Amino acid sequence: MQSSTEENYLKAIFKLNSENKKGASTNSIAEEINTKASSVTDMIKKLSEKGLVNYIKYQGTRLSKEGEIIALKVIRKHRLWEVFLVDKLKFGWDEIHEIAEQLEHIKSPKLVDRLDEHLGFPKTDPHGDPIPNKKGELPIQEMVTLDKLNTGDHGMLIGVSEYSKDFLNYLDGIKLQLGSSIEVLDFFAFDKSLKIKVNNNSEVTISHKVSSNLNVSKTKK
Amino acid sequence: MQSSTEENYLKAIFKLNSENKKGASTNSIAEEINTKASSVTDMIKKLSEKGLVNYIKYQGTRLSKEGEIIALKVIRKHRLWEVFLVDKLKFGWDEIHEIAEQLEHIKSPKLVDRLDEHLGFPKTDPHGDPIPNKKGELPIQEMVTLDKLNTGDHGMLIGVSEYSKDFLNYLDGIKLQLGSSIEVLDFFAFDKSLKIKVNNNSEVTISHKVSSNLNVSKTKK
DNA sequence: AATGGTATTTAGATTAGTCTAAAAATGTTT
DNA sequence: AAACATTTTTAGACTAATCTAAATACCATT
Repeated sequence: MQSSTEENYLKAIFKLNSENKKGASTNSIAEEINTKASSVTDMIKKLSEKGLVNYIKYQGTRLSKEGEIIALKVIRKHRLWEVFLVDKLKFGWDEIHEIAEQLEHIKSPKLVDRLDEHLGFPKTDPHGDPIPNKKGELPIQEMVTLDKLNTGDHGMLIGVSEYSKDFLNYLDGIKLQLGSSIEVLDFFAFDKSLKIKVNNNSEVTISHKVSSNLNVSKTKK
Repeated sequence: MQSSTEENYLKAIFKLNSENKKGASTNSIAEEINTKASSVTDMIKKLSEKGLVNYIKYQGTRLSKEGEIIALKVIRKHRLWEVFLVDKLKFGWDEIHEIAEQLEHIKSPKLVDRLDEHLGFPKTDPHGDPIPNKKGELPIQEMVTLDKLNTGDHGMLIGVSEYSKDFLNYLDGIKLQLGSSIEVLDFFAFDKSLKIKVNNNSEVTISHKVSSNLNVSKTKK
């Protein structure tokens, strides 16, 4: 049985792993969890001995299968409690995070499942994030490369297939980050370039080379 | 802000104080909380410095006004969550204690009050224990001295007004303890003595001197 | 008033998690 | 490839809460 602290580390590593595909760096974990890098090193060693993460000195951390299951269970609890707070107790979606941070560590498998049932087996939390199922499986997001979208389509950036520094710097330059919203404004057939609007804000034209390396999920608007 | 551990100590001391009227002994607290006397001494010192208990070496511990308010707030949360688990999540009354032990430490005043509202402002928990109100006030138990009951009445011993060793030894001898059930079987007018049944078990006759020093709450059966 | 027994406290060690400061490894730039 | 900067790890110390074992205080009895 793991402590709340350990659970928080697993959750943070899960988040960084899914954003990054690379192992989570010690510093990034420290920042995520609001602690110091030295504390992270200690805890990672402990989690590694328990088999919950794969860790090699100086090379970052990835969750093991077992660690991922635990992380997803905590996330499941967090999101179910958020639904409870909003649906049943009429909290605003902006007030619930801190409380759910506490509730997510309550230990009782039966409680989680009863809560799930009581809430009518919700699929997403009040922020629209998907709720992992009983077994700790997260419904896979529909993911396509940006060049597959049509003019007028909307999407959200959820990943990239190319990790060169040049490419990532370029994305940075046009304000494209994971989670950014994208609207396809125009398609130019002669070179397959796209004109897009980023974060309902700036307009840029990107080449096919770029659009084919951006993974997005389609969104409604 | 106090830790969960501190809250557990306050809760235990509250319980012992109300059972006993005397200061809670170090050993009794240790037993209540499943720890060692030496740990209790340490924690009591800390709580004493914080002004949450009144403590004099070798003389036991009583909650201060402030400590009592905190204890009652924790008890309020515990009992409200118990109602939630039984009423909303359909748990049996025997499964809820451990889970409520965890939930009672969640920090969020707003959450407690919303929960109270959601549950329809219940007066008692699933075990029949009264729920303290918002301000941390426990509805006072109806308390009468045993000699005020009539033949056929039932009650539970909740306190004594006389603390001599002789008296307490006597009560012990007839198996009367705090919490014992009492049924009044007969009243003898000539000396005001009572024949009672203790714990649905043994029958004894007690003098008016005794019955007038026993505080009971009336019960249904 | 001395004795023995129980309750309580003290002293010192332990564990989980954290921190600061220094050392070591890695990466980047010229 | 050397020098510098950054990241990561190590070393050692701190806090909260706990424990064991020893010392002390209290209480009841003779």
